[in-house]
Amino acid sequence: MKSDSAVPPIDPPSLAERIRLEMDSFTPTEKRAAHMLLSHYPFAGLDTVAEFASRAGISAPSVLRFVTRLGFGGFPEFQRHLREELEAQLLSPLAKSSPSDRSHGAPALASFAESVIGNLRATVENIAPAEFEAVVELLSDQRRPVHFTGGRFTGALARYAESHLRIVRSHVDYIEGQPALWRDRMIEIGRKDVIVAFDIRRYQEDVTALCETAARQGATVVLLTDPWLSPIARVARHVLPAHIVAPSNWDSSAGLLLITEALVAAVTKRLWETAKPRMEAVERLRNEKP
Amino acid sequence: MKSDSAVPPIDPPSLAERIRLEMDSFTPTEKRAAHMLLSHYPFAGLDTVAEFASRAGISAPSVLRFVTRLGFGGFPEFQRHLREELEAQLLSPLAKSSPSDRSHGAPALASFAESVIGNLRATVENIAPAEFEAVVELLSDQRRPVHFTGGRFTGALARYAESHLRIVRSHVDYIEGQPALWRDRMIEIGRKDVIVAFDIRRYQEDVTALCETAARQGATVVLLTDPWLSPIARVARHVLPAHIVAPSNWDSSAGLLLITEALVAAVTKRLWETAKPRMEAVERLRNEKP
DNA sequence: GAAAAGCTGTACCAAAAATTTCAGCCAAGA
DNA sequence: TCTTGGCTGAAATTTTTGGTACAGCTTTTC
Repeated sequence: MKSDSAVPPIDPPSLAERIRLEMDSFTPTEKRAAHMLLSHYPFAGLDTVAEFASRAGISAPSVLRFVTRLGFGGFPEFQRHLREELEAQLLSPLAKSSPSDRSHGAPALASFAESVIGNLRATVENIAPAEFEAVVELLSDQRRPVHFTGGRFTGALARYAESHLRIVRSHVDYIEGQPALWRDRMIEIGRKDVIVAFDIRRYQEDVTALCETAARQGATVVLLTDPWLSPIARVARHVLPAHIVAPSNWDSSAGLLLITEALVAAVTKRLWETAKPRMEAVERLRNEKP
Repeated sequence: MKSDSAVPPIDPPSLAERIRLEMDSFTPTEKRAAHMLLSHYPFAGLDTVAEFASRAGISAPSVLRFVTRLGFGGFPEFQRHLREELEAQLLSPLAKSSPSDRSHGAPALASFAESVIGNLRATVENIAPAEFEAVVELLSDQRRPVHFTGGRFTGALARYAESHLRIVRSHVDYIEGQPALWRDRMIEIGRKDVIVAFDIRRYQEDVTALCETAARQGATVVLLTDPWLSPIARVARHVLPAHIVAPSNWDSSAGLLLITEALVAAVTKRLWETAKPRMEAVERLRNEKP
């Protein structure tokens, strides 16, 4: 769950713009500073005061007076502003696109979808191939029991993963997050076991406790989380982070689902020799029921 | 004009790329630093060491060791590299997100993701805005109890929807698909009730039966399904189809999740006046627990 | 199961950065 | 020409930051 209501919708006037407007009211050295900054905006401002001063051919104090004049409390504050402006500008192509550009499709749905797609792309970018492969390898080892778990929202994803993987291979189950429900199961968890935990912000203490306990007993922990990393990361062997920010009061789990499905697909492929007969057998059993 | 041989063809091996490749050779805390940096690349690295360390949840010395390990002489040198890389990238808009750049990330993951993204786009295209809006309207009516249900795989999505919506409003629950579990609950289902069913191919008879029974008693049925439409569509008031084909032995539910999250977001927004205090109350209750 | 190797954080120190002080300088006005 | 007001930069000062040594702990190895 994220914080409350609206986000600032208006584009704040860029600092560069303001500088151009106030240019004539500057003193000569201030103008040199301003031109220097504008000519390599905003990178010229990201160095140190001394560097900035020397490039502009003026003294450090003059640079300080310049940024003070612009209304900043000091040079670090000025730099922070530049960074934030730059970051916002760089990320905007995703966020800004299509508030109302597609005429069909529900507008709310369409813009939400664009945002989610951005998350998926970012998620893929930030996952190390080796990490992903290692997890596939781990889940493909049929001698190692696999246990899925998750928090109040992400628990559903853990269930989703479990419901697929349990058909592909054996020794797959789902563990409820509440300590009362897993405490006694822990005696069975050991070095061979693999815990796959889903946990995103508003990290849940009980899930963390479960993983810590399991890790202490030698289990291998795999964590699917957000970019800020659940505390479980401390005990996790492998971490797969997904971007989750969406134009909603809630976080989006689409990235986690993507990773989950990709993992399941990869494991299924790797275990195909044994998975195929298994899946056929499951199908047969289901049809026998009536 | 000649061919493109004159253009600098070499992709400067971005630092991010190097980090992804070496990821598995990192120590646990180094991995946290790496993930932190990659998730907000490169802005996360432009702050001070202390800031970086605290955001990554590690100590300052670990950050220093991390950048040393990457081959930099010190933190300032590391920052300078980031700035230069950023500047270079920003000055050549074409270099941004080139196709060759996309190819890294886990290959299996990347191609899977592209496929899923295609599904999401197609899903949005094929949903009638009016239908989506009507469902939002329906779920926002607090006088109407809402029941979620789904099949063996999609049940997890129904649970996911339920876990969110139950915080936004009251009278929300989840019904298990097995007839034995819902038969007796059916006497309570009537004209005011709303059933939201998730069902994709290999359509499940029990879920269909549940919806038919509910519909017969006057309930309004909303169906999230695949483009081939579950038989439930015959009794459903509203149908929201999602594309599900993925390069896997399994279908992808990402489109269904997208619709689900968009619905939850829209309903939360519409009910914000009453949802906000509710969400705060839930949060308070959770924190009281210890 | 004990010893060794390696990893991580606390506490501390050194370095460098930002900021302030102050004296000189230049231009405008008497 | 002298004075005044405000810029400007060298140097001193203060604050912040990056870097290091060391001790505790975990993991690995024999």
